[in-house]
Amino acid sequence: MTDKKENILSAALELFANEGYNATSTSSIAKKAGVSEGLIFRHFKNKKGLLDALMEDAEARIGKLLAPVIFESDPKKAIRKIILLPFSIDQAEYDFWRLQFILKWQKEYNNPQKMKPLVDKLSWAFSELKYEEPEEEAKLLNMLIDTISSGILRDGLESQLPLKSFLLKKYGV
Amino acid sequence: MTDKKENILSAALELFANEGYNATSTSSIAKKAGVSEGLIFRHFKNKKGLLDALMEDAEARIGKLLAPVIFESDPKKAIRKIILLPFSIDQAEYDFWRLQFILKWQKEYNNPQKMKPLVDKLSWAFSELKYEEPEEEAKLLNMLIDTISSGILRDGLESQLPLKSFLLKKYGV
DNA sequence: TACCTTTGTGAGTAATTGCTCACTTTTACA
DNA sequence: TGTAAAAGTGAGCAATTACTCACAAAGGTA
Repeated sequence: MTDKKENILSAALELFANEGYNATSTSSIAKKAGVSEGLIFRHFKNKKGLLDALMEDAEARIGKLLAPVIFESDPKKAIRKIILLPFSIDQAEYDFWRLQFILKWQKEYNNPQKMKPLVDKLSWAFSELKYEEPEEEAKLLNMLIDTISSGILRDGLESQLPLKSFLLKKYGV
Repeated sequence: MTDKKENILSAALELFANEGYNATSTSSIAKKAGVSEGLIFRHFKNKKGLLDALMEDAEARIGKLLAPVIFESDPKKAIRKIILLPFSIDQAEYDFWRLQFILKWQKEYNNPQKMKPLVDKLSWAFSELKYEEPEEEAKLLNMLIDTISSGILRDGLESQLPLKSFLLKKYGV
C-alpha cells in the first residue's frame, strides 16, 4: 500500500470518528491527508467505499484483541482478562474504536454478533465456575464491558477507572 | 404551538433519529412535514436550532420518566422499578430515545450527568440494603440499564427480554 | 533506451446544501 | 370592520458536495 493511500485512510478514520461520517467531506479528508481530492477516488470507489475499507480492518483488529482471551484455559483468568480489556485499549486506537461504536447506530453496520466469541468464552467460564445461569451472566458482563468501553472512549480512561478493581473484586478474579 | 410547527418538530425527530442529523436535509424535513422549507427558518433560527428545540424537550421527558422511581421509598421496589424502566419505553418514544443515544457521541450533547438522579437513587437503595459499595453497585446497574436500553432501541424489545427476569432475580427484587 | 501500468493532479460538473427574502394568507383583537 | 402581527410560501442564492476526467509524473520491466 502506498504512503498516500495510507494517509487517506488514517485521515478518514480520524475525521469519521470525531466529526461523523456524513459531517466529513471528501475535500476535508484530502486536505488532512495532504493529497489531491481525485486520488481518493482512484483508490476507493466512492466515499462509502472508503468507510468500508476502514471497516474491513475491523474484523482483523477485533480478532487480534480477543485472541489472548479466547485461548485462556483457566476460567477465572479468562474473566479477569476480559474485564481488563477495555482498560488496556491503546490510545492510538481510540479513533478506530470510537468509529465502531458510532456505526452501531447505523443499521447497515450494527452487528450484535461481532462480540459473539467473547460472550461464548464468558459463558464457558461461568459454566466452569458453576454459575447457575452462565449464559445470562455472560451477556451481562459483556454489556458492562461494552458500556465501560464507550465510557472510556467518550469521557476518558479515568472516568471508568474506579470500576476496574470493583469489578475484579465482584467477580472474585 | 401551531400544527405546522409541531409537524416540523416530529418530522425532524423521526429523520434525525433514523438517518442522523447531518444526513437529514432541511428540504427532506419540510417535505415530510408537508410544509414549505422557508417555514422551518421562520420557527427556528437554523437547522441546529431545530435540533436544540428537540433536545429541550429531553430534560422534561427524562424528568417525567424518572419521577415515579425517585419518589419510591422502598429500596427493593425502587431497584425493581429501575430495572423495569427500559422494558417499558413506549414504542412511540423510540425515535426520541434513539436520538438521545446517538447524540451522546457528539461532544456538545454528551452529558454523563443526565442520569445522575437515577444513579443517586440506586446508590441510596443499595446503601439501605447494606451493600458494601453502594455507589459502585449503582454505577454498575445504571450501566446495565443503559446498555439494555440501547439494545432495545437498536434490535428491538425481544432481543433484551431474557435479561429482564434474570436481572430481577439477580438483585432479588 | 522505450513502453506500459500505476499513482497522482486539479480544474470542472451537476446536484444539493442551509438559508434569505419579497411576497401572500391567516389570525387575533380593538 | 380594519389593521397589524404572525404564519406560510416558493423562487432564488452562494457555498459546498461527491465525483469525473484529461492529463502528467513516477515506477517497473525488457
